[in-house]
Amino acid sequence: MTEFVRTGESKRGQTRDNLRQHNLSTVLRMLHQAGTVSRSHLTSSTGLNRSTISDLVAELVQLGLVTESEGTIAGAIGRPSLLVSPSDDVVAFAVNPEIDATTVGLVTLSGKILAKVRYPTSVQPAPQEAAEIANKLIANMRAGLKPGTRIAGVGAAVPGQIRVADGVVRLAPALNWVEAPFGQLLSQLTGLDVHLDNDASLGCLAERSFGSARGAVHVVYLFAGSGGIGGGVIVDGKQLRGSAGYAGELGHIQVSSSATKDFSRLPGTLEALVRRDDLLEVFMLDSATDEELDHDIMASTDKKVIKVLHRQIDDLGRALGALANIFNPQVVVLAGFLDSLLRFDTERLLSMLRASSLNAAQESLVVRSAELGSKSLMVGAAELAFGNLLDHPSSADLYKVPQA
Amino acid sequence: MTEFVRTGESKRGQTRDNLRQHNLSTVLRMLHQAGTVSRSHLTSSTGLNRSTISDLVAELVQLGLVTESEGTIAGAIGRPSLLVSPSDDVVAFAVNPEIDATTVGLVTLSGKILAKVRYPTSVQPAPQEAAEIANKLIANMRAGLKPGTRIAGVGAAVPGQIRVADGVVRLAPALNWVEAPFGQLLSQLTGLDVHLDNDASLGCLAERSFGSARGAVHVVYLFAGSGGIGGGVIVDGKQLRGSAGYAGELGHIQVSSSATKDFSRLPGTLEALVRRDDLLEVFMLDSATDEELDHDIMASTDKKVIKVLHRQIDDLGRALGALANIFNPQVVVLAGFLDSLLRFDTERLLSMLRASSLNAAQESLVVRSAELGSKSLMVGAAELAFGNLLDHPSSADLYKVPQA
DNA sequence: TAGGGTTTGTTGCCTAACGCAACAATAGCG
DNA sequence: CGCTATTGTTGCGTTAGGCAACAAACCCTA
Repeated sequence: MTEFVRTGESKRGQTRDNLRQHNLSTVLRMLHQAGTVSRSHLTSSTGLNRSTISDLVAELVQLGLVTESEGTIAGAIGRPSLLVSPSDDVVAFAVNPEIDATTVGLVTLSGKILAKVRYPTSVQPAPQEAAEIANKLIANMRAGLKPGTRIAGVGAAVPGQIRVADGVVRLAPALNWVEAPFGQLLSQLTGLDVHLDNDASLGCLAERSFGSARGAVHVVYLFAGSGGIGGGVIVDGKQLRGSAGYAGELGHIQVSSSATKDFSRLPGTLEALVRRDDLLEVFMLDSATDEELDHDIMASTDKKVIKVLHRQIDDLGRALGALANIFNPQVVVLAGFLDSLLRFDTERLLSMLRASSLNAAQESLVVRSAELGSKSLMVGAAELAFGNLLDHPSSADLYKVPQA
Repeated sequence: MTEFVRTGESKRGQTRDNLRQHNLSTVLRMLHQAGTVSRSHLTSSTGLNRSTISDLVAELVQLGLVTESEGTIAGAIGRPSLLVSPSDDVVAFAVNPEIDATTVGLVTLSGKILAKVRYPTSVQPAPQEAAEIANKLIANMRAGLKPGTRIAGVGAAVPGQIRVADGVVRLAPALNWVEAPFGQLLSQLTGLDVHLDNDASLGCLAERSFGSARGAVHVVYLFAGSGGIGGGVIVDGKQLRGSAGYAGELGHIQVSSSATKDFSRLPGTLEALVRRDDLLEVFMLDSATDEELDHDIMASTDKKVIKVLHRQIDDLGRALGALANIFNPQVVVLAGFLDSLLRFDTERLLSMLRASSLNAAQESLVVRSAELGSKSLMVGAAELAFGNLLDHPSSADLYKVPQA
């Protein structure tokens, strides 16, 4: 009988160092997600002592991760509390290789996107090409950073299955990548720490930190684009990754017993039934941006079109019902054109969800549109890059931009 | 826009008390799961200092939760290390109400079942009746406990959907219970802390701590009995419960596009396709114990029987494939007659699993038979009852059996 | 404009918990 | 029987969080 080895840290004991790191991390995460927070709010929400918060913030200031200011909140009684903000001099790069372009973004610790450049390619870029494009765009942005700026690393959102441990793209159909060591390539070119994850998982992270699932602890996220349907899940506040990082493939769940066409090798899956291409077809379009498609959907009156929309809504509702049974989430977030389906006929979607899930599991369940739109992947990828810093504020070593 | 409130402790800061509790908990959990462990092994596996372990163990001894002994491990060089064992004077009661009986067990902190009594009922017991039966059986066992024994509480494994926060059985079709405050009833009768959870979830916990998923961090568990199919999931070492505790309803996932009969209101679900009753039917049996059914399955040669078995195996394989995509677990554990299906044609099940999941997700996936059999629910329910003690060893107050 | 009430920041001290190092204890081995 | 290796014990040091007293800075009211 094989024994299972725990993943991650096998040493389970906590030392005082861990305690300090945990508290620094807690404070930094709050600032990261909320932007600016008063010191008094930090004390009350952490439950720690005033003097301890003072000490923790001082250390974070010392580390150059946060700044303190004396901004006043009007109308408050008593001595005004100092405001603490994440430093805008701490940044990360976000990378998103796609079928027709590679995009790079520059994101601050507070989640602000300072720059975003999309580099179109005529064909699917090979891993090496995409890494070189990304490196070039990153280099350009790095040249513009002021000396002293610290770089946490690079996060990449890739449409495919990622082995997160070493940043290998196992399979990315949209890019036609197989077993591509994209993380290693990009790390060698940039000299920075590089982390990879599935695009939808990162979209989920972004919505949790800054979007419509802000602060939620149990989240199911579904994103649909031209490449199919991707999913992300947050369980107990943490990303569901599974044993190697492949968890969250929600596009392949079985939905319907009445399989229409067999696009994937698995008939009746969500991805095979709720397809962007099918909608483009009924609208007689060759291609469309998400905005155009959304506009067409919301303005639909043609009966044939509505019939297709209804079928997709029903299938989506069934999938959401199944996911509610499995995860019992607080909130389901829909992104891409799934959001258009939700807004086209919310009641229909919800009633199908209700019909296909257990009563208890749907009780305080909220279904929401994604808020972040096109910012989602940049923010999510940066979230990944900031992960180590947020977990270990005092021991993470960041790259510092030297004097010119 | 509503803000989501974190469940559980809202204070996220860690104090030194938490640190101590965490370390006590870590040590106690190791002992709980492994039985007897040497102090030197504790130091190496926790990463803590010898003197710290000494201190922690001393506190646990002081609390009466563990004992130290000088048993020698032969052949070891150097000074022999002291052995630490969980105390057998710390116990919990396990309760399992079923359609035709209510069972109560007495379980020690080390997972040993000291007693188990099954009380048959002619009809489904009402919640009040079941609570009274359980209380009576518990009272009998309590009378036999030697003075000084400490009782951690009562854990109940219920076949249905449970709101874990207050121990209300929302819906238990097999028992015909709806919105039954079983936890409250049992707590009032026994005067002990009572915790409830879904039976399959607890079976999963048991297999993780003491069975074929021992030590695993990502587990999917499926159990099938006469009442249908139940599921349990462990994510990152912790039970998947979702926002209210209803997560893990895996019996309702969609499996087949060729729905045969519509038993539940949702055609094509795992529960509707992989049915114990269908097997009894082909064996022309009215009822059978799990052992009898298993024997019949393994001895099957009739073509018609094998056809049914194959169909059920295929459907089960598809379900496992879907679950592998969603959770990317290290191990899948099958219990009840699902285990018989696995052993009847392992290769068929595995190849169907492979065909219906992504390559990456199935890579180091192991499918195993459950080990604990009928002990599973008793141990799992006790696990639930010990939960608070294991999490907070020094602040949990246990009931102490008084002098006669 | 002054003073009371309220909240927050600061500072010095206390305490709890873990690490460390030296020493003692106990096994196997030649 | 002595050597080596490992472990338990003990006293001390360090560190991080709590506490309490005081100062600072705001609001409000007279």
